[in-house]
Amino acid sequence: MTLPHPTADQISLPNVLAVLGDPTRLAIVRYLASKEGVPLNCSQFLDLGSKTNLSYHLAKLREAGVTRAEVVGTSRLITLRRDDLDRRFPGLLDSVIAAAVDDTALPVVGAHEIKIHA
Amino acid sequence: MTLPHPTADQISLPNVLAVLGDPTRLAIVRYLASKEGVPLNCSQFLDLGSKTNLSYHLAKLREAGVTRAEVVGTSRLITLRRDDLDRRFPGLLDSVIAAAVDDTALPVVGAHEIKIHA
DNA sequence: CCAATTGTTCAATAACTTTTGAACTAAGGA
DNA sequence: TCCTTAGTTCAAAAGTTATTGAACAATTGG
Repeated sequence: MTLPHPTADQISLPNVLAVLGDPTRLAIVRYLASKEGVPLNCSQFLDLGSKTNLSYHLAKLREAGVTRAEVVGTSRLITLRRDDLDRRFPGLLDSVIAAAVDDTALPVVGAHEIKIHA
Repeated sequence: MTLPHPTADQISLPNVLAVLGDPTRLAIVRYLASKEGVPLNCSQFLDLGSKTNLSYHLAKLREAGVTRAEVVGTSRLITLRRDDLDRRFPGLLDSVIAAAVDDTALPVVGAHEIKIHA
């Protein structure tokens, strides 16, 4: 079982921008970028919305070619398609992520974590 | 008479991305970038849609902080807000424009121009 | 096998966006 | 002043996107 992904050359600029132009999805991408290398599953994003709603937003990101989802057991391991995005749109992902990191208006993944402070 | 523009710090990343995530508006931005320095008025974009429709798209771009419109007589002189965008989101506009330049699927301003070829 | 976990699909609804045409305003030139 | 040019506003229609809950499917652990 694999999920449908566009090929690198099917990734469309307006579509990528439109898909990133949503606070929930931008928060997902920002979190993926902050954990780059670590594949995350959908439940890690539950702070951002209901299970159903995340399924919807994660499908949008995948169908636009922003993320890759690998099926492993009952989980989907989600990663950024940095390689393909950098090839198609050099510098775009980095500048979006850098701007998103500074965006205090975006929802936060892990907002309920226990903070340990010195 | 002046038109409402957001201040630089009111420009929102998701909103800018959403507004750029439309082929007509991306074509407008691409054309503005290709003529940077030269202020253009709305009628120069009539290839991309009806007068009313352009008024709508140009208002979206202005309200998102992507463009600036200066009222001069009955015209609005439209320019990219490159200074503010570069300050708020370094590298973003350049990477979007570079990608848009390569995007053959976008509509073209001046598609009906007479081409002189050697 | 049974139950729990992980995530999808479906249909409904609500909310927004795009596009259109007709009517309008405001400035500039004859 | 009257006409033209440049662009806006408004309301309607069409289309799209986001959110929800209930039902479903597939895998894993006991």
